[in-house]
Amino acid sequence: MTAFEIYRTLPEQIAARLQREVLSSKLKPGDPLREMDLSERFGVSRGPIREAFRQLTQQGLLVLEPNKGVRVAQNPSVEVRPLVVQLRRKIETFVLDSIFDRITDDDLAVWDDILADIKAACESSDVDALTEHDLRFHRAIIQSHDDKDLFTLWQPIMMRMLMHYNRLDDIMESYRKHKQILDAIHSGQKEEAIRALEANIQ
Amino acid sequence: MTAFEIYRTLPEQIAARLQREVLSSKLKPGDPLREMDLSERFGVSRGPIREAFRQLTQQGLLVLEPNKGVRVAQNPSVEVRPLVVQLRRKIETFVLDSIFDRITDDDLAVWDDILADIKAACESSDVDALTEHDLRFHRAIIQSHDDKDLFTLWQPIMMRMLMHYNRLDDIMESYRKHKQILDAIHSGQKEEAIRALEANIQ
DNA sequence: CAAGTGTCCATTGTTGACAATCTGCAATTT
DNA sequence: AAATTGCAGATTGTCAACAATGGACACTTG
Repeated sequence: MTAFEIYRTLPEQIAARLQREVLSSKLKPGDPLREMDLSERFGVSRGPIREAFRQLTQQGLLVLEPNKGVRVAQNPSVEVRPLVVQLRRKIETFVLDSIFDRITDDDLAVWDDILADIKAACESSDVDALTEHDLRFHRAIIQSHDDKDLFTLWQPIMMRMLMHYNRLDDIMESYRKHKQILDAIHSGQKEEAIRALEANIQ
Repeated sequence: MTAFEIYRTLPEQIAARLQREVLSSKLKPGDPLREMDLSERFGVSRGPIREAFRQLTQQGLLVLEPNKGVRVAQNPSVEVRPLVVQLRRKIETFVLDSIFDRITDDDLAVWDDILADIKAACESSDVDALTEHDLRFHRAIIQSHDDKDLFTLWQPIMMRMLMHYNRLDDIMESYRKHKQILDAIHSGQKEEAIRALEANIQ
């Protein structure tokens, strides 16, 4: 493993690496992942690899078949896609509405920082970086809710959406939409913030 | 392991047993589960136990803390409970609406059988059996959709609801409500079936 | 006495060896 | 030739031993 020791456990580090590769389509739907390949690549035994697989399966990025190993999950079908969008909207707007009056300056500072990263990614047309910081942005909001269990409900839904994040006509639009959310929060406009958040999720 | 060999793998059998104990409140929120205790109890090594923990964590019944093991998850807070209800309604009504015109006689036969089990559980006031067959009923509907991925999205939400299934004033009401759903489906009344399904989820 | 430090023990994390299972292909049978 | 069986290799499943971690408690230290 290299220098990025932000994650505590070995499996978390491995899962984070693999998550990036799935979300950046370096690993494509249907691709099989072999335990031994990865254990050699990361220099660990198969145990931590299996644990990483478990985490990614929970997120919905991998699919496990007994005695056959894991594969990268298929993109959600066009039929269920609108449902996924609605579910994510419902959770995120619920959270924003719920925490709005308790948002601290520290929260906003963090979110502003992430927005800056989103801006930088948009300006350099770095789609992978945009995906990563988009995820960070919304995760930060979800995790600011007291009920940490909400995150585990939200995560697999979010992942379903990020997996088909290919189509992006105007990449700067992502920055603008996130900025609208934070602007509304900064000025205390709850309804406007929720409206902007809903508009961002599609 | 005893005679119930319906599940293919060892971890699945163990996970099914533990799932029952959590849903029947034999294991209570916050209770720790020790790998070695269970490996002795089931006569296997810790490997399959860990895999069972992974599955139950994915379902939201257990919570994993690194280096500290797993505990039975807390019930959803009163604040998020309405959200969970809405999410489950959205998914299940989506599925029912989506599959309605493709429901086969075989599907209905299975659902009728489960309804009979629900009736029996209600008549004998067996709350644990009711929980089990309630879960079977709704799972059968979800899994009749082509997109099998919907199930993995729905399952953790359903589990959150089943975990605080204690309060049940009139136990026969559960049977009646499920019967209304199937009656409407039998007579081809889509809107009525969806309405009955929504009324059942609360 | 309060705060910090060290040690021990219970528990999880990791590893490598071995067993069980699946897949593809070749040999056999009809 | 088509279907079936048997085998071999690849892959996952299981196990037991060992390492690392965290919590509790006694001990020191100011």
